[in-house]
Amino acid sequence: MYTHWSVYFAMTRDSKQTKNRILDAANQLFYGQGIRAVSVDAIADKAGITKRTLYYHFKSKDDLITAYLQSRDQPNLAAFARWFERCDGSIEDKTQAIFSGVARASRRPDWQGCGFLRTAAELANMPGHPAMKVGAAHKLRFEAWLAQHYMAAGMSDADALARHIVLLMDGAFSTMLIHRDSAYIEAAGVAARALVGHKERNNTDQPELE
Amino acid sequence: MYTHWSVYFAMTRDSKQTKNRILDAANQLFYGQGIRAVSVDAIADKAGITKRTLYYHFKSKDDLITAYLQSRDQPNLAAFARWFERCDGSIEDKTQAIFSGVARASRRPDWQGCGFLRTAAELANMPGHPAMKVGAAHKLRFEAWLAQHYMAAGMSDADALARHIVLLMDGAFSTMLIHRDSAYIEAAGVAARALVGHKERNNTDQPELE
DNA sequence: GTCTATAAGCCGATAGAC
DNA sequence: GTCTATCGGCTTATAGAC
Repeated sequence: MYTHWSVYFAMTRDSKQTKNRILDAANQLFYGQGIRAVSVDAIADKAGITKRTLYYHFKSKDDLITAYLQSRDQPNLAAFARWFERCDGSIEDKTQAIFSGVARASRRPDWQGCGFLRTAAELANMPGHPAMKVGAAHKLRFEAWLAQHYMAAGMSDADALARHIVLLMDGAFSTMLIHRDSAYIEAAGVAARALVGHKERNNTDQPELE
Repeated sequence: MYTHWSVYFAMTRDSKQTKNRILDAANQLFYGQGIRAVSVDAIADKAGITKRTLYYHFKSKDDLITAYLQSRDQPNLAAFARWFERCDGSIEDKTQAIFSGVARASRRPDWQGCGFLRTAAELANMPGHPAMKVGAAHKLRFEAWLAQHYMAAGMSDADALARHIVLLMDGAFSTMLIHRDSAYIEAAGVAARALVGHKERNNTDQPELE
């Protein structure tokens, strides 16, 4: 009995560690080079295991791609939330702060844009791919999170505004990738601030001050 | 002499036709499936020639990718200009009309987003790739074309405004690809209209009327 | 759960004939 | 300028031993 438990526990713990090592390797390689440029062999090598073990934990490369995006959902949303909340200012300031946070991150040498958007670009002809659904769900969560904050700030059209901000953010990710100039991300932040301010002015009855 | 000219002319004409057939095939396949998902064999097959002939006309796959994007530069800009000019209305209307044009195009079943952005996503870890430079130049031309029109309309900050519109357009391309819902492109058009109108109101001394 | 070994085929690119 | 044929290497995925 005791040995059974012990062995079982050791096995599941090791299994989890191995699975996480594979996922870590997939993260670095898929994000760094793109999903089609990276082979299953390369991921197994980086994880320090054999391909056979990888296929024990993930039933296919597509399955691994999906798990890779799934693992990025919460960390990415948390980063947005952190930049938003750490800025103490108006709702315009907080919105712009998210863009400044992305701009700062984009200057790191290993930054390669948004993994969700880049994967969607590679899987464009497979709209039903499970990884595509994970990506869409992630972007929807970001949009809903923004809408909730604009709603809480008492703004009308919070849903429409949130969607506009998401469009600017995804534009910032894409445009930065092609120009490699973080000024584009800061410009998107300025545009986002203008859109939020525009709504806010429509809402309150204050005169235009600029 | 006569035969020399005749043979030379026939050869160059055939060569041009072959090269165009290869480029047409590359366009359809690269745009439809992505540059890494498409093999040189597949392009040669679709063009109805052998791989050896393809390599006579293009020195490498990277060369062919670059030529593919180069061939999309003018047609894409022409489509934007057409949508802009065919709309007779205010500068806000004309700006929004570009987004409506893209939204309409996006509903075609073979639409797969912006080839420049998708290629940039696939080549993210090769910023110096010649195709990347072609993509950046294309996006800059679009931005400059917009700025010129906003300038002509007598708007201050025409350059900044043009950049904001490009960011919304690239966001529309990317977001549509992940959600497959053209409402996102129309929403980007609404945001673009708001940004243009905002600048315009700052420019003239008219009161806010909405 | 992890290993070695291999299937079966596709990849970009090239050699040499005509 | 276009062909047939092929190089060496890499691709996803699986068989069977321990």
